[in-house]
Amino acid sequence: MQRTKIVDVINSQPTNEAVTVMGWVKTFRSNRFIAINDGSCMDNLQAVVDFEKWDAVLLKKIAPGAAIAVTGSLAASQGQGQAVELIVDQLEIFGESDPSSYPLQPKKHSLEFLRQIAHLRFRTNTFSAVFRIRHYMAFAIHQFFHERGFYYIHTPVITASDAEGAGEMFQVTTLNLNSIPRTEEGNIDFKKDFFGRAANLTVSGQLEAELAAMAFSQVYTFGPTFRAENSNTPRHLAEFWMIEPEVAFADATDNMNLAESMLKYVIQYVMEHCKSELEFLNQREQDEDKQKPAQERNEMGLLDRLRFVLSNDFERLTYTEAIEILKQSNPNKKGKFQYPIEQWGADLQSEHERYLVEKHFKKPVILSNYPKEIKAFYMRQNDDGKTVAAMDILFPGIGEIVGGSQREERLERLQKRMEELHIPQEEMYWYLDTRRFGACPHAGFGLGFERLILFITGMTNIRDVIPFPRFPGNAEF
RNA sequence: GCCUCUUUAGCUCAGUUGGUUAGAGCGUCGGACUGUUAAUCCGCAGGUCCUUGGUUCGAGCCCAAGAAGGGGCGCCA
Repeated sequence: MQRTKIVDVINSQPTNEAVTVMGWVKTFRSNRFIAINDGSCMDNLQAVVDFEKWDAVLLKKIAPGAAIAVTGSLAASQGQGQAVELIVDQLEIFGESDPSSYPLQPKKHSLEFLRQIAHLRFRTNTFSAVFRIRHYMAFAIHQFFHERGFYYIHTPVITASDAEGAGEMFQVTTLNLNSIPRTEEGNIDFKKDFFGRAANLTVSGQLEAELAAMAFSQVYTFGPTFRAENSNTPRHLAEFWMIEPEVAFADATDNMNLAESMLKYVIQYVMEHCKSELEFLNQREQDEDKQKPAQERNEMGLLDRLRFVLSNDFERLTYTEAIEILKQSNPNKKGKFQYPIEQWGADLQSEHERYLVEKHFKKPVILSNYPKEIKAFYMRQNDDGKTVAAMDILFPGIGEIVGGSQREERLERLQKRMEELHIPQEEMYWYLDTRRFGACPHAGFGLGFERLILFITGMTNIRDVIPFPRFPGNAEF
């Protein structure tokens, strides 16, 4: 079918040549003006029908949500809201949309309501903007790595390794759950299962990415990740997308530099390519803020926040320095923290991270060199014997957006740590082999894609930045 | 998983100390108007007050249990 996309029509000069546009009706005003959107941009095309020349029964079918095609000449608009409009000569209704049962009315809807009709919410301005930005962000990430000579590695979605230690896993099985085969001891007989052993959905592609990095030097993964945690927050999903670069011949500082430049690259890219989407979301947030008490409003608007992050270095400090700041902080002294900071070694709670990012530094913060007790087995042990070369990047309003580390490349140290944490080494022989054959300093991190979308779009619930969110008790659509 | 708030028309919400027939805006439907910008104006319709049980002469309102949704916390990206 031959059609011109609205994004191409809306910015062209009035040619008075015939064009055909296909899309979905947003509104039909005054029985004359059809606002049509085809998802190619924020803007609607205004199509003008002379209602006296058209059958009233046909015009009645131009209702919000209907799919239509209009053909006509492109003219300079007489109205104020748009430069050009299409004067309709031909009109075709592909699919009607009954106004009394179509849930999207030309009015403001709550995000909670739209979440329940996620199959239709793509058609709203807000979600149209969010998911177009999501696309550009994914594209920007690939471009960032490609430009720097990274290779995109597809790590497995199904894994038999349960030693990754990143959280509860979803089991993958073809066994008949109504009659599970048992061993003589009465345990489940996974030998009869599809893979001949217990299998799960991946919680991270990192370990496999490390294997690839030991050949290609620089690799990254970008794929779905699954966590069976019973997490009920606006920042967690059971199925989310994660970007995990892994770099050979790199240390903790290289790791931070890579993460910071990548985040800035993506923000910069979206600001360049999604101007109207960001302007819309910026305005939307401003309107929302007007309804809120002054205390809950954003100190800076969305666009200002993005510009601010681009033009400032992330604050880098060690865990130990952070503990000192928190110890001396007013909320700690006045007992305002639910979990008071008393001594070195405590895990930071989100109230502490929020204080550092939102109150103390007021910008993204990179925390490094955490106590080894609160971090994963594969992180490189520092010379002090107490800390590991971990780093977390914390963003205002969202918290942890990146978690990474320089990896422990020294075989003996790694094995000792695995022993201490009761991680089965036989199963992980392939991971340990990289430390046996040509081990080198290397580092990497995991970036939560949806959390970055939250920051860039100003949305506040992670369920609104993935098309079909998966979370405890919900796998609808 | 823990804490907390919410649930009233299609949507967003109001509903007084427990008292007759539960309201508004927007939307739908009908009509008017016709260069509008979530068009405007007039009118009609639309309710399992989340569910179940209880207290009471009487419950949208009080009590208990449950369900769904939001927010906070934990786990983390």
